[in-house]
Amino acid sequence: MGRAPCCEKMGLKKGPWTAEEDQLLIAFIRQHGHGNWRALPKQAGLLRCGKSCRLRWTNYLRPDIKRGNFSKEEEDTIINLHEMLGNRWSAIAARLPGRTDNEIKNVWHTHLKKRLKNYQSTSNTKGQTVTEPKCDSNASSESNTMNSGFESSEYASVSPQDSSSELSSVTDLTGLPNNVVIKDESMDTSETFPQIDESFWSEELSTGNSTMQSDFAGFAEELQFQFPLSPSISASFGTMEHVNEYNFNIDDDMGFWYNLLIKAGGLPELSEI
DNA sequence: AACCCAGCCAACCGCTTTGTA
DNA sequence: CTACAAAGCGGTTGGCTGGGT
Repeated sequence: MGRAPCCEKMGLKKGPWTAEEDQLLIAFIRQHGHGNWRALPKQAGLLRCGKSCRLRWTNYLRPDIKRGNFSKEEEDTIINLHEMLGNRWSAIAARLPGRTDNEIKNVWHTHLKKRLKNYQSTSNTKGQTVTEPKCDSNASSESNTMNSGFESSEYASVSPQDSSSELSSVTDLTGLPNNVVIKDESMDTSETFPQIDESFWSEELSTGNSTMQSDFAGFAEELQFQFPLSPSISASFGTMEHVNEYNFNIDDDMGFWYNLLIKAGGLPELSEI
């Protein structure tokens, strides 16, 4: 399988983009879209490779990109999502409208990792047991395999073991309510599902923004899990189905919500199935 | 004023995944 | 099913900038 030849072609420009190049790219995409990145530079009159154009567009020129500093809320969201998803920057970026994976990655390495470290060292001095989250380059999806047998799929990187055992140390930071019980890895597989703590839902979801709620509704709809939800909360989402069957062919978003549910103690962990 | 250094971030590199003939 | 091209993605690099000496 040959790799796509890229910028090694003679005569193609590298390095920082000029304003003129930006204008050419913007004008071309506005007029023709970007169906084929490879053909685009030639058609647009740019001496760049398609890859470079795509990167410039997606990371900088796209009209829906939000520039400027990250808000506290955005930073907290990144920390939470990173706890669940690891270094899957595109998956994290998908939940932060207007932010790019590159930008989030940079912010993580330059600010948030440090902030988390500071927080943890503070916690340590208070006698709490704190573990470094998988936040450095070693935390690739390959290394995020679960340690209890569910190792072969996409789930590895969003697994509860990835995060939940460590999450307890950053509970305050992630904003999860203190009464959310992080489940132990060695939970009995025959155990019935614990009752969800209502305060978890009311704080995490019911009072969350509409996107969060609709995401959750979609999750519930697709996953079709058996879920001992209280009638009041069930009504607030409307799409809950109490089906005695799990469907684990679920994507990243599902993984996100799945982890949220695990944190609430509402689902057995994947390894238990 | 000149130099050094650390932090930041845009851009690149190369591997993986996806689409298609 | 296979081979290849194209796109996507995450890790890394290197230039710029601002603060400190």
